[in-house]
Amino acid sequence: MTVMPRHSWKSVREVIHGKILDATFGPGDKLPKDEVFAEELGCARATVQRAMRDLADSGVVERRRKGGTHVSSAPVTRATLNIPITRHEIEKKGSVYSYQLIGLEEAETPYAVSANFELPSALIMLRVKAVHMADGRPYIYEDRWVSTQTVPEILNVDLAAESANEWLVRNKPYNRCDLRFYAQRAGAYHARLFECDENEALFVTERTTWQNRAPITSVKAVAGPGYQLITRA
Amino acid sequence: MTVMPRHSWKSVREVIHGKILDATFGPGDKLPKDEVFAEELGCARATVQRAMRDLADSGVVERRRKGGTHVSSAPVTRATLNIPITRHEIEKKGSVYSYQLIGLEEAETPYAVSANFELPSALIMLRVKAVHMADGRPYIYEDRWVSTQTVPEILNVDLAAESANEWLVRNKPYNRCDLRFYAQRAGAYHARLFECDENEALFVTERTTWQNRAPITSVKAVAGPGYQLITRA
DNA sequence: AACACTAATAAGTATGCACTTATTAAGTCA
DNA sequence: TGACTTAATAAGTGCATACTTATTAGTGTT
Repeated sequence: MTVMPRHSWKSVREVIHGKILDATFGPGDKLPKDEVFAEELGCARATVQRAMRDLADSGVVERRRKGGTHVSSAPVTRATLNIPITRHEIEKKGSVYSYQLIGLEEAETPYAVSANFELPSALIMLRVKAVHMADGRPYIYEDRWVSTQTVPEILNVDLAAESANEWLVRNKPYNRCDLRFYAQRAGAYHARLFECDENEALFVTERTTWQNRAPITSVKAVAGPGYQLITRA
Repeated sequence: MTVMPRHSWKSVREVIHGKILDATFGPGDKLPKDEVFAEELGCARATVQRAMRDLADSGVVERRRKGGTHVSSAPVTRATLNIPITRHEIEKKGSVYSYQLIGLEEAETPYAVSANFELPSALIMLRVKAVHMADGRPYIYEDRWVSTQTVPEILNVDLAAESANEWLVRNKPYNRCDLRFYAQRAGAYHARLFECDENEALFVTERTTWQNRAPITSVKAVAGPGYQLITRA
């Protein structure tokens, strides 16, 4: 079958992906080299390269120099998570966002936080506890540690008016970000905050960021009952 | 300051990213056009384009034709999740993997499953319940629905010997995948399975896949106590 | 002032070419 | 036989160039 003169790396990608979806090439199989596809489809090798890179990025194929291109034999589900600023998340749902500062102190980082930062020992950092609310009801509780060494300016910010999250986003871009998700029993404190049962299961996100090697912030964000994290790939 | 004759799109990316990290350009600012960077750094425009695309992909900048390139004003945390096959996840930890089929039946999809598939009405599908075990202890419980319309071959597979997960991965590649994460109270059933308290909070992953428009499978995977999903970006 | 048309613009794409790099396979020597 | 060197290979990169496309800004018309 002669393939119609398709151009554009996207259509090339679809042609190749199609041959994988219809089992022309199965998991582990070696694909023809880029040059061959280029000739077959009547396009430049660079165009095939572009398409192949995209397939490799999404985990459909694996490429190795000299080794060639293979259909992934153990395809991992690869999804891109987009975690917006909490205010935007709430406003996008059509709810009114508000923010309440709960606690502010300088203290020594507990072991778990130092571990998140990969620090060998504890440091004095700024601890900020706050609640993000949707339509006046608690939506996410956050317990944040900010490095006053890396971000000394944070001490001059009025964190009752603006969330540390938003200030940092605007003023301290990060380089590296670790994420951790898990489930946690509500317990007495969160039960009272979210007005739920103590045994309710809550969704927790921990996010730790650096600029180069310097720790910026580590947040534990506890979402209210029913929270779901969703991706559409 | 004259930038040393750097080439390679990666170094170009680092130079530009550096100017964002050191606040030469702040959130919302417009960056010079690719051509300017190309001249300034002594490389081709295509190289700048490559670097810029990478920065755009990771959410650092936003690009629009004619509009130019801007530093993201509301940078979302963008992370890539890699969800491996459960067996690989367990073996990578150095544990011994085993698998136990618990239930197998054809039944009508409940509302939640039809909704995951975005189907207007219920369908008869194959329901497979199973446990993945690490060192003989339950690790993940999965409740899976497989479309016998899209994947009729599944009916001839010995699902006691091989997990539906692995068979599907090898035999039915997917096009689209929706993911959903949340926390759930263990309840009596899971408590007995995982030998934990009924009120333990468990981490749940729901994954639904299609090939083109045709539904393939929808799984609800309940992880044992202490499970964490981690990304390092 | 509101609307549509047009021109300018900057990113995006496609291509040919030359060169680089990682990796594997073959060949050579101890 | 095994360890080392060398050559072949296929993906990856960089560049010059030409062309396409989405979008904005300006122009003019009603």
